[in-house]
Amino acid sequence: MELEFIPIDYDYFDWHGQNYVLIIGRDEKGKRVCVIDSFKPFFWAILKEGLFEKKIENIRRIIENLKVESESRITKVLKTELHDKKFLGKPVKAVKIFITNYKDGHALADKLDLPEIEKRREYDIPLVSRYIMDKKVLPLNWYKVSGEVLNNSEEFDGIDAGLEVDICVKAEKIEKLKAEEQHDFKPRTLAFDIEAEEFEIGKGEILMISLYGQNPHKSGISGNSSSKEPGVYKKVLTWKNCSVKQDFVECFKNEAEMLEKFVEYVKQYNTDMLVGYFSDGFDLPYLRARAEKNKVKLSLGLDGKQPTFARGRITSGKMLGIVHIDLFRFIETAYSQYLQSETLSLDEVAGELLGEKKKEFDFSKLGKMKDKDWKDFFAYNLQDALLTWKLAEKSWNDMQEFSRIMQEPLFDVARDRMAANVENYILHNLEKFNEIAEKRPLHDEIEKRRAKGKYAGAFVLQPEPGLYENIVMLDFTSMYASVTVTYNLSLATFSEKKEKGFTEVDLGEDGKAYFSGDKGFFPAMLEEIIGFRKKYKAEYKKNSTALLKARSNAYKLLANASYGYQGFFGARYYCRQAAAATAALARKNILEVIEKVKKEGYRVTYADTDSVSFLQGEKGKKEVLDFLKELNAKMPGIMELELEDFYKRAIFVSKRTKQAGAKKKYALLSESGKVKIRGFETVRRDWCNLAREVQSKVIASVLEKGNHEEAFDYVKKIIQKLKTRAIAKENLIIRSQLTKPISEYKAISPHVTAAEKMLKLGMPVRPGMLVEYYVAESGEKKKLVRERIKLPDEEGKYDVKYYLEHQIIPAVENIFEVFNIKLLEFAEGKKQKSLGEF
DNA sequence: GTCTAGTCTTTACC
DNA sequence: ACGGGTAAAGACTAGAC
Repeated sequence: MELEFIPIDYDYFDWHGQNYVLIIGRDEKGKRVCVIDSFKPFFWAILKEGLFEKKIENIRRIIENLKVESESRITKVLKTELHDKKFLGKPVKAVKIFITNYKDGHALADKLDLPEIEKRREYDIPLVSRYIMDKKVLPLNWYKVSGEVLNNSEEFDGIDAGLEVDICVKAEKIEKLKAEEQHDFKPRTLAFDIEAEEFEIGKGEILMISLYGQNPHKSGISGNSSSKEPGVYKKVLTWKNCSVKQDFVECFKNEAEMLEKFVEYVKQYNTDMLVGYFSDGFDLPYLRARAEKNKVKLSLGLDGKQPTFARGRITSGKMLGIVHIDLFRFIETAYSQYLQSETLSLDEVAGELLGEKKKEFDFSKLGKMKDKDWKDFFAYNLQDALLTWKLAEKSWNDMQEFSRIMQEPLFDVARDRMAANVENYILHNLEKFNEIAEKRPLHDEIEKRRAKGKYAGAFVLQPEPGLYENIVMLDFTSMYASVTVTYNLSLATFSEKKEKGFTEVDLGEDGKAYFSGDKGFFPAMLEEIIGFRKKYKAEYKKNSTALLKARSNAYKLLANASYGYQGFFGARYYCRQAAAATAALARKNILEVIEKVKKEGYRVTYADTDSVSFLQGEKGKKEVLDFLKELNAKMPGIMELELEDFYKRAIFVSKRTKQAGAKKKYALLSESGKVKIRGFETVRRDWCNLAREVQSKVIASVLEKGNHEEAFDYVKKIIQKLKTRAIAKENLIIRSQLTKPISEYKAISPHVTAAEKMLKLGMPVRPGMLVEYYVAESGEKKKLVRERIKLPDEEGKYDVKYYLEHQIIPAVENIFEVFNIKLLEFAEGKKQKSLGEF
């Protein structure tokens, strides 16, 4: 039997004490395929230097006789091999130890305490990752598989009979198809969303479940495929109200029946990817909890098993063969840095990425719903599934490219953070360097690393407050990554002592560090990543496909995360000195550029980390660009400075408390008339909308007119409006995130008090949510802000004085100060009327 | 009780 | 626990008077 096959989901099982990998995927006709592949797990024993051959043979014999016994199995060493490998760039002799069962790898490694063994490694690599590295059966790539079709065979105890797949093959040979033979692949994606009575998992009943999908091949789907929307699969399952007739609503006798149907429909849709939004933390665990309560088996896996929930910061719901994706988690790591949205709620993210919002529904009437309300509720629920489905469609290329580049299964890559992505990329590419992988740090090691505290980071230049004209902004492309590559900074190339051919880097308080002149595997990989990024960015320019964009972006994110990775305490290749050296050399380079810019006769206005801005002065654009070329000609290694843009005007303000200019707060007016605001309250979500809007209008006016007059008149009008209470309360709501459980706060700030109030009213309160409140007037003398706050729905008058003195004036006074309008003197009433008195 | 320096907290920039 | 450091700013808090 021979077939073409694309791996989507991976798992493994034991048979007769040995491990087999089970891959679920599709063939070229879209049939669901299971491929079973044998796999011999192994780990490494790195030997001490200078051992004689005989001694090594001796050690191998000892290793080969090792075994671990447990209740269910005996795990033995199958065989050993002696290899010349590298560990952290240095040549080593290492014994490759093949074992019968992966699960006992750690226990076996622990038993290996021979004095001749320097280190034991790679016993901590997950089996599926190990399999992918070793056999190169990469996710979401097409393969030709030949082997024996299993038909309820005794082998593997008839595992194929229990799997809901079209065909199950025991692989003999798996060969990757050539690039030109690779097919396109689109998964059958089904989005789901639930509505429940209570917020707490499993506490209330599940009222309804919505499903939305669109058949990528437009055939073979039953269900609600109407002629108006061919291939569309949309349903709302409920048991709460059966009198409302809507074509997509199906009503059941009870919650249990609804849950059973949900499972049936997921199977009926022939789902590859079951997608939710927050579904790791809410929908899926809720479904499981209610299924348990109703004694229904939530048998979503192709093996008929219920989803399992792995422990972790957030539990991840997983089942065999149907990849559960919590889109929120992927969007958080892959998209959030590009999004303007202030929260990553489905409503905001869909609004920004799709231009579509959630439907409105008033949850306060949940207890007293009429038929019309139920109808709205069903539509609301369906819309959530629809938005989730559309977001999944939009993210597919990115998820696919992440999976292909990191060479990790979709399920993992959709949840991994960037540090894990960097690490997976390294692990899957170590073989090219003949490297044995470093181990994952254990708890004690992590504590040690964290105890080291911070090292010096970026340089930020203090600007001179003022309004400037004709500004140039230059920045380094992927600065930290190119510093890492240029200076060869990594764990394997680092030395504490000066060695021949090593470069010295001054880390200031952290002393000195030295880095080898021989290229290390980490900088080498990073250079390759930067190269791929350039290549695919250029290809995208010629041929703008979503796939090329996703590919180029994935490499960009990888490159940008590499610096953070080396400084991250949980990294296998953690190297504080390499990270500190990266920051130090970045500082050195930007300071050198600043000096050169000054020497050329320009006035430098600002610099932060990898960028520098200066006044064009009398010089033309061509002169500036020629100067840039000159700077680049002398730039070390792969470092490159590029023109960010020319700007018409810029404003820098002073800090609130001191005279000095504020860093990380400025605004620019581009030549096309666009205003770019950085750091100001306008871009901070914890200021009320009125203050933000007033400030942004003042900034825009000042930048466009070049003076403060119009802006000043505008602010006077707003203050008047506020004093006469002509401003709606909605514009005065302050939002702040609850970052931890209420009990953990040392300082009780207004937003904590607001959260306490919400809790008392029975509203859902949990870490991560945005708390809303406003500051109200109170008859009594209450000094603290937190004593005066009210929830948005609470009756009350807003405190005009507070909003004037703590929101509006602070937001604009530093801007007017640039024009020598000193609001502080006004406020004291010494010279003129204060803004507050208008 | 009032003032102030320091701490806690959130959110931004790169 | 699931990149990093730098920075501004408000509100609370503790200690001095």
